[in-house]
Amino acid sequence: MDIEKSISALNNPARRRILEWLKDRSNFPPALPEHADLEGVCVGYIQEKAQLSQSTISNYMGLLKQAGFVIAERHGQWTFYRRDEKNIRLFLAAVQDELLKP
Amino acid sequence: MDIEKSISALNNPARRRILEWLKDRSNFPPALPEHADLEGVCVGYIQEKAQLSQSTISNYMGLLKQAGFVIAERHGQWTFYRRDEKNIRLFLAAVQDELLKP
DNA sequence: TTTTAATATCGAGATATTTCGATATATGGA
DNA sequence: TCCATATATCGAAATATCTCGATATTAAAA
Repeated sequence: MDIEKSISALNNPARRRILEWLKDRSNFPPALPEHADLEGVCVGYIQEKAQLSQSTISNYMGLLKQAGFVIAERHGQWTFYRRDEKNIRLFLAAVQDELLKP
Repeated sequence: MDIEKSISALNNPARRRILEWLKDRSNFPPALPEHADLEGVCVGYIQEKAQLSQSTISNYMGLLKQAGFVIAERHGQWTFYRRDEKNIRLFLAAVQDELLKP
Protein backbone atom coordinates (compact mmCIF):
# COMPACT_ATOMS: atom_id res chain seq x y z
CA MET A 1 0.00 0.00 0.00
CA ASP A 2 2.02 2.93 -1.30
CA ILE A 3 -0.11 5.97 -0.52
CA GLU A 4 2.05 8.08 -2.82
CA LYS A 5 1.41 5.86 -5.80
CA SER A 6 -2.27 5.52 -4.94
CA ILE A 7 -2.97 9.24 -4.71
CA SER A 8 -1.06 9.71 -7.93
CA ALA A 9 -3.22 7.12 -9.64
CA LEU A 10 -6.36 8.83 -8.38
CA ASN A 11 -5.12 12.21 -9.59
CA ASN A 12 -6.76 11.83 -12.97
CA PRO A 13 -10.45 12.07 -13.82
CA ALA A 14 -10.44 9.28 -16.40
CA ARG A 15 -8.86 6.82 -14.00
CA ARG A 16 -11.32 7.75 -11.26
CA ARG A 17 -14.18 7.27 -13.70
CA ILE A 18 -12.91 3.83 -14.65
CA LEU A 19 -12.79 2.84 -10.97
CA GLU A 20 -16.40 3.96 -10.65
CA TRP A 21 -17.51 2.08 -13.74
CA LEU A 22 -15.92 -1.06 -12.42
CA LYS A 23 -18.24 -0.99 -9.44
CA ASP A 24 -20.93 -2.37 -11.69
CA ARG A 25 -20.26 -4.87 -14.45
CA SER A 26 -23.40 -3.69 -16.24
CA ASN A 27 -21.66 -0.44 -17.12
CA PHE A 28 -20.00 -2.49 -19.88
CA PRO A 29 -21.23 -4.74 -22.67
CA PRO A 30 -22.08 -8.28 -21.57
CA ALA A 31 -19.20 -10.72 -21.37
CA LEU A 32 -18.68 -13.22 -24.16
CA PRO A 33 -20.27 -16.58 -23.39
CA GLU A 34 -16.87 -18.20 -22.91
CA HIS A 35 -16.05 -15.56 -20.29
CA ALA A 36 -19.35 -15.79 -18.48
CA ASP A 37 -17.77 -17.25 -15.36
CA LEU A 38 -14.92 -14.74 -15.14
CA GLU A 39 -14.90 -11.64 -13.01
CA GLY A 40 -13.71 -8.32 -14.35
CA VAL A 41 -13.84 -6.38 -17.57
CA CYS A 42 -11.48 -6.64 -20.51
CA VAL A 43 -9.33 -3.73 -21.63
CA GLY A 44 -11.21 -3.34 -24.90
CA TYR A 45 -14.51 -2.67 -23.16
CA ILE A 46 -12.93 -0.15 -20.85
CA GLN A 47 -11.27 1.56 -23.77
CA GLU A 48 -14.49 1.77 -25.73
CA LYS A 49 -16.30 3.34 -22.79
CA ALA A 50 -13.48 5.74 -21.89
CA GLN A 51 -12.93 6.89 -25.46
CA LEU A 52 -9.18 6.97 -25.08
CA SER A 53 -6.55 5.13 -27.08
CA GLN A 54 -5.78 1.49 -26.43
CA SER A 55 -2.29 2.26 -25.21
CA THR A 56 -3.53 4.94 -22.85
CA ILE A 57 -6.04 2.59 -21.27
CA SER A 58 -3.50 -0.19 -20.99
CA ASN A 59 -1.17 2.25 -19.27
CA TYR A 60 -3.92 3.54 -16.98
CA MET A 61 -4.95 0.07 -15.93
CA GLY A 62 -1.33 -0.66 -15.15
CA LEU A 63 -1.17 2.40 -12.90
CA LEU A 64 -4.40 1.47 -11.15
CA LYS A 65 -3.03 -2.02 -10.64
CA GLN A 66 0.28 -0.82 -9.22
CA ALA A 67 -1.67 1.49 -6.94
CA GLY A 68 -3.59 -1.52 -5.66
CA PHE A 69 -6.99 -0.39 -6.84
CA VAL A 70 -7.56 -3.19 -9.33
CA ILE A 71 -6.62 -6.81 -9.83
CA ALA A 72 -5.64 -8.09 -13.26
CA GLU A 73 -6.26 -11.60 -14.43
CA ARG A 74 -5.16 -12.86 -17.79
CA HIS A 75 -7.26 -15.42 -19.63
CA GLY A 76 -6.01 -16.24 -23.06
CA GLN A 77 -5.49 -13.06 -24.96
CA TRP A 78 -7.70 -11.08 -22.63
CA THR A 79 -6.81 -9.32 -19.45
CA PHE A 80 -9.70 -8.83 -17.07
CA TYR A 81 -9.55 -6.04 -14.56
CA ARG A 82 -11.69 -5.83 -11.46
CA ARG A 83 -11.63 -3.64 -8.37
CA ASP A 84 -9.64 -4.71 -5.37
CA GLU A 85 -12.22 -3.74 -2.76
CA LYS A 86 -10.07 -4.75 0.15
CA ASN A 87 -7.16 -2.62 -0.94
CA ILE A 88 -9.43 0.28 -1.79
CA ARG A 89 -10.66 0.22 1.80
CA LEU A 90 -7.12 -0.01 3.08
CA PHE A 91 -6.22 3.04 1.05
CA LEU A 92 -9.18 5.00 2.36
CA ALA A 93 -8.26 4.11 5.91
CA ALA A 94 -4.68 5.19 5.31
CA VAL A 95 -5.70 8.57 3.89
CA GLN A 96 -8.14 9.07 6.71
CA ASP A 97 -5.38 8.31 9.18
CA GLU A 98 -2.94 10.62 7.51
CA LEU A 99 -5.46 13.44 7.39
CA LEU A 100 -7.13 13.00 10.76
CA LYS A 101 -5.11 10.94 13.20
CA PRO A 102 -3.70 13.16 15.95
CA MET B 1 -15.41 21.22 -2.55
CA ASP B 2 -13.62 20.51 -5.79
CA ILE B 3 -12.41 16.94 -5.44
CA GLU B 4 -10.13 17.39 -8.44
CA LYS B 5 -8.31 20.32 -6.89
CA SER B 6 -8.16 18.59 -3.51
CA ILE B 7 -6.61 15.38 -4.77
CA SER B 8 -4.17 17.43 -6.79
CA ALA B 9 -3.16 19.36 -3.67
CA LEU B 10 -2.65 16.11 -1.78
CA ASN B 11 -0.56 14.69 -4.59
CA ASN B 12 2.68 15.98 -3.11
CA PRO B 13 4.56 14.68 -0.09
CA ALA B 14 5.63 18.09 1.21
CA ARG B 15 2.08 19.42 1.17
CA ARG B 16 0.80 16.33 2.92
CA ARG B 17 3.51 16.69 5.53
CA ILE B 18 2.54 20.31 6.14
CA LEU B 19 -1.07 19.25 6.67
CA GLU B 20 0.13 16.75 9.23
CA TRP B 21 2.34 19.25 11.03
CA LEU B 22 -0.58 21.64 11.30
CA LYS B 23 -2.46 19.10 13.37
CA ASP B 24 -0.33 20.16 16.30
CA ARG B 25 0.82 23.70 16.87
CA SER B 26 3.74 22.41 18.92
CA ASN B 27 5.37 21.12 15.74
CA PHE B 28 6.43 24.74 15.23
CA PRO B 29 8.25 27.32 17.33
CA PRO B 30 6.07 29.11 19.87
CA ALA B 31 4.06 32.05 18.62
CA LEU B 32 5.28 35.57 19.32
CA PRO B 33 3.68 37.06 22.43
CA GLU B 34 1.61 39.47 20.35
CA HIS B 35 0.20 36.50 18.41
CA ALA B 36 -0.52 34.38 21.43
CA ASP B 37 -4.26 34.58 20.93
CA LEU B 38 -4.22 33.75 17.23
CA GLU B 39 -4.77 30.35 15.74
CA GLY B 40 -2.57 29.01 12.98
CA VAL B 41 1.06 29.11 11.98
CA CYS B 42 2.81 31.78 9.97
CA VAL B 43 4.40 31.05 6.59
CA GLY B 44 7.89 31.60 7.90
CA TYR B 45 7.63 28.84 10.48
CA ILE B 46 6.25 26.44 7.92
CA GLN B 47 9.01 27.30 5.51
CA GLU B 48 11.68 26.78 8.11
CA LYS B 49 10.31 23.37 8.99
CA ALA B 50 9.75 22.27 5.39
CA GLN B 51 13.14 23.42 4.19
CA LEU B 52 11.80 24.74 0.95
CA SER B 53 12.02 28.24 -0.47
CA GLN B 54 9.71 30.98 0.71
CA SER B 55 8.00 31.25 -2.65
CA THR B 56 7.43 27.52 -2.82
CA ILE B 57 5.79 27.46 0.59
CA SER B 58 3.65 30.48 -0.19
CA ASN B 59 2.54 28.75 -3.36
CA TYR B 60 1.88 25.46 -1.55
CA MET B 61 -0.18 27.14 1.14
CA GLY B 62 -2.20 28.81 -1.61
CA LEU B 63 -2.88 25.43 -3.20
CA LEU B 64 -3.88 23.90 0.14
CA LYS B 65 -6.17 26.85 0.73
CA GLN B 66 -7.82 26.61 -2.70
CA ALA B 67 -8.28 22.92 -2.07
CA GLY B 68 -10.10 23.73 1.14
CA PHE B 69 -7.64 22.04 3.47
CA VAL B 70 -6.50 25.18 5.28
CA ILE B 71 -7.85 28.56 6.27
CA ALA B 72 -5.68 31.66 5.93
CA GLU B 73 -5.98 34.65 8.19
CA ARG B 74 -3.91 37.77 7.75
CA HIS B 75 -2.81 39.73 10.79
CA GLY B 76 -0.56 42.60 10.01
CA GLN B 77 2.29 41.41 7.88
CA TRP B 78 1.76 37.80 8.85
CA THR B 79 -0.51 35.23 7.31
CA PHE B 80 -1.55 32.46 9.67
CA TYR B 81 -2.59 29.14 8.23
CA ARG B 82 -4.58 26.52 10.09
CA ARG B 83 -6.35 23.34 9.05
CA ASP B 84 -9.97 23.47 8.00
CA GLU B 85 -11.07 20.35 9.85
CA LYS B 86 -14.63 20.54 8.61
CA ASN B 87 -13.62 20.71 4.98
CA ILE B 88 -11.04 17.98 5.45
CA ARG B 89 -13.81 15.71 6.68
CA LEU B 90 -16.02 16.72 3.78
CA PHE B 91 -13.24 15.81 1.39
CA LEU B 92 -12.71 12.43 3.01
CA ALA B 93 -16.42 11.71 2.81
CA ALA B 94 -16.46 12.68 -0.85
CA VAL B 95 -13.53 10.42 -1.72
CA GLN B 96 -15.07 7.60 0.24
CA ASP B 97 -18.29 8.08 -1.66
CA GLU B 98 -16.58 8.20 -5.00
CA LEU B 99 -14.59 5.08 -4.25
CA LEU B 100 -17.21 3.00 -2.44
CA LYS B 101 -20.76 4.19 -3.06
CA PRO B 102 -22.60 1.69 -5.29
C1' DT C 1 2.38 -22.28 -39.54
C1' DT C 2 0.44 -18.11 -40.99
C1' DT C 3 -3.02 -14.91 -39.63
C1' DT C 4 -5.86 -12.46 -36.56
C1' DA C 5 -7.13 -10.41 -32.22
C1' DA C 6 -6.15 -8.55 -27.56
C1' DT C 7 -3.06 -6.35 -24.80
C1' DA C 8 1.49 -4.36 -23.51
C1' DT C 9 5.41 -1.59 -24.34
C1' DC C 10 8.08 2.14 -26.67
C1' DG C 11 9.15 6.79 -28.16
C1' DA C 12 7.71 11.31 -28.55
C1' DG C 13 5.24 15.81 -28.49
C1' DA C 14 2.20 18.63 -25.68
C1' DT C 15 1.06 20.10 -21.30
C1' DA C 16 1.41 20.41 -16.20
C1' DT C 17 3.94 20.44 -11.91
C1' DT C 18 7.88 21.45 -9.08
C1' DT C 19 10.81 24.55 -7.34
C1' DC C 20 13.70 28.30 -7.45
C1' DG C 21 15.47 33.29 -7.32
C1' DA C 22 14.03 37.86 -8.27
C1' DT C 23 10.71 41.19 -7.65
C1' DA C 24 6.34 43.27 -5.99
C1' DT C 25 3.14 44.35 -2.27
C1' DA C 26 1.69 45.31 2.28
C1' DT C 27 2.50 46.55 6.98
C1' DG C 28 4.61 48.31 11.10
C1' DG C 29 8.29 50.87 13.16
C1' DA C 30 12.19 54.47 13.47
C1' DT D 1 8.73 59.38 5.16
C1' DC D 2 12.01 55.69 4.75
C1' DC D 3 13.34 51.16 6.04
C1' DA D 4 12.93 46.47 7.46
C1' DT D 5 10.07 42.36 7.61
C1' DA D 6 6.55 38.98 6.04
C1' DT D 7 4.25 37.25 2.36
C1' DA D 8 2.71 36.98 -2.53
C1' DT D 9 3.49 36.93 -7.33
C1' DC D 10 6.28 36.40 -11.59
C1' DG D 11 9.22 34.10 -14.89
C1' DA D 12 11.85 30.25 -15.91
C1' DA D 13 14.42 25.74 -15.92
C1' DA D 14 14.03 20.92 -14.70
C1' DT D 15 11.13 17.18 -14.34
C1' DA D 16 6.81 14.56 -14.59
C1' DT D 17 2.40 13.39 -16.61
C1' DC D 18 -0.77 12.78 -20.44
C1' DT D 19 -1.79 10.85 -24.51
C1' DC D 20 -1.00 9.27 -28.87
C1' DG D 21 0.48 6.16 -32.88
C1' DA D 22 3.66 2.57 -33.95
C1' DT D 23 5.46 -1.68 -32.73
C1' DA D 24 6.09 -5.88 -29.88
C1' DT D 25 4.16 -9.77 -27.49
C1' DT D 26 1.03 -13.33 -26.57
C1' DA D 27 -2.51 -16.53 -27.53
C1' DA D 28 -5.98 -18.52 -30.34
C1' DA D 29 -7.80 -19.88 -34.86
C1' DA D 30 -7.62 -21.16 -39.61
